[in-house]
Amino acid sequence: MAQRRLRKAENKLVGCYNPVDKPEETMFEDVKGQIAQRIDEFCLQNDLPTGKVEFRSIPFSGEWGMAAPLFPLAAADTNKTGPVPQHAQFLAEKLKEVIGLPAGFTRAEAVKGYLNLYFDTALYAASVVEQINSQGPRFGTAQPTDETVMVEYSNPNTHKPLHVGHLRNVILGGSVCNILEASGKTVIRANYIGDIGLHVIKWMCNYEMYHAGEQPAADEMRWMADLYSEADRRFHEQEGFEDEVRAYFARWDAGDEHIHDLWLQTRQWSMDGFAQVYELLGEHFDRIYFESDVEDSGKEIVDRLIESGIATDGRPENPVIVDIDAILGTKEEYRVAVILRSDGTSLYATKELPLAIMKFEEYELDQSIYVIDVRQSLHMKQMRKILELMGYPWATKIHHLAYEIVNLPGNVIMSSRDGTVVLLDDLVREATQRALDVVHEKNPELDPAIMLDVAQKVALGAIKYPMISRENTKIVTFDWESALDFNGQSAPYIQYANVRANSILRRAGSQPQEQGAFNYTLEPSEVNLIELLSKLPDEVSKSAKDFKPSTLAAYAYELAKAFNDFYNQCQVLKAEGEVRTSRLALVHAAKVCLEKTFNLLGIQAPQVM
RNA sequence: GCCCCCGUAGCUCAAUGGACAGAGCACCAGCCUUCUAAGCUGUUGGUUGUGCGUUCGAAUCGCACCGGGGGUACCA
Repeated sequence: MAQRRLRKAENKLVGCYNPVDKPEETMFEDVKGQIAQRIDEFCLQNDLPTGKVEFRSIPFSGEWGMAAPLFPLAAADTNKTGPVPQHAQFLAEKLKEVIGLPAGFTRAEAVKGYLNLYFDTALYAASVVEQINSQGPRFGTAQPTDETVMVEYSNPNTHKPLHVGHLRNVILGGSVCNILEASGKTVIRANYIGDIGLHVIKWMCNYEMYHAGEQPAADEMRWMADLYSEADRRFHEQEGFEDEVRAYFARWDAGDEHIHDLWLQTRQWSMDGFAQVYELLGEHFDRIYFESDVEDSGKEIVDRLIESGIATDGRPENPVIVDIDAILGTKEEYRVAVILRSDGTSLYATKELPLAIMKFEEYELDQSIYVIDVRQSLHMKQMRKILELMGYPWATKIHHLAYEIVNLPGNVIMSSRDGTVVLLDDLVREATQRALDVVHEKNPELDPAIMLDVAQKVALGAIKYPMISRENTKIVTFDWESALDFNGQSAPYIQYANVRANSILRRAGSQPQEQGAFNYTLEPSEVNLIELLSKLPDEVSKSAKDFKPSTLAAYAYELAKAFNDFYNQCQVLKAEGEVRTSRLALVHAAKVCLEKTFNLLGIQAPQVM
């Protein structure tokens, strides 16, 4: 029995150990096992339950180590005499004696109910840096698993512009994909394009009536956007235009060949515009689904749902619905899902069903993630439940990754209808110009082509960072001033740290061949930096677990801050001997980690600024 | 009415139930004969919306309330 309990406790400590991921655990794994064993022995001898002691890291103190809070053990001790905190302290002191000082540790202390064991600084530092430098860009990437996930994101409507309000979805989705990949999963990036509906008909009707034969300008997106808002304005303001659109819709429904051809042509113009944006943002997709592809199969599914009694057909007066609450006996939880209009035309929900099925038929998915606006939460919940009611066992693998919208100051929501949108193009152009001015001022001798490249990377990073550095469920308020502020907690700050690291390495000549031994008294800023570097794999898995790039974005900033601090405190090139070697290796490791986080966040790192 | 999200420094936001709640912006004062000052250092700033509860320990978990936003049968 004691043996079994012992093994269980050991597993708790070292069970999740992964040699590629975690340098600190690689080094101290054996020792940790030994310590755990001694703690368990102590517990058994003193009639205390095992498995109550877990290790965490000690809050920054300039030294590394692991800490064991002894409160849970103290609380569980039936023989305790005083209050828990005092008893925890008592136990910590006892354990300190029992454990002694294992190899690789330099100091042990019992303080405030915690048992703290400090690592040998040089050994720890050298190990972290060596592992990062030997693994390079692979550092922070977990071992491949056999899990496959699909992430559906972006989902733009054709014939409409992609604007800043749509940006968060793309940036968030793309970054989540990168992070999931780094956590060992196979990721399929899917994009579901809204290529049919009233907005398309409106656009085409307006085009035929007022712009027949015109070709898009080089800037397809803007051209399409301008025509869209024109069509929308006519629809609401111009006498008779709505009737024209209705008539046009009827012709489309009847299968008018000319309209169909025009639709294919104009849809392509939109797709070309999207492609430009995706290229600019560094996004790509593995699978494109068109809404038009699932319209017919959606209606078939509705028929099946009616036949099987899940759906109620209220036509012609009422729509086809699934009263989920009535079926499940729940009350106002799932409400009523409308899956087909009373006139038999399809809704968003109609097409959502076959799309979900298609995904799982095409791929063996362990998870199907939808990056969609939080306002569609109920809708997503309904879809999932309907698929479950239809008997699809994979329905539970659907996950709605909800995010909050981007609005304008004063809680104004961007709308392509009343011109409150900020076009992506305008934002990028403005930001690039702003960045270019700064580069010009800071680094005037740079080659103009490089200057422009740098400005673009800085501008895009600055735009993307606010979108991923906030928690998914928090509203991002867009305003020009903060979007174009390149100082402080922003992507350019992080990029700048990386440029500084690069600058040191460049001046040092070749890449550091030797790994430092860190056999000198480290500055606090060095210790802090190394500490953060070692945390990267943990941050990646944390961020992947919750689908939260914001975790990693915060980490990137911390890292840059730590590097800037180090940069100011510690000479590298002018240092000598062991110090120089070690610091050079550290700078290289820092650059590896900074670039890795950039990579995962979808931000590009210029080599000069 | 019911459901979901948010509420932390003047503003924008952080903080696997763990040691003293931290950054940025703004304000003020310093630091470029030293690897890029898009940087660094220092000062100021808090009843974590309110009240109960769970816990050795709560910004974090539970319940109630207050305030803001969103959703709630033929938009997406």
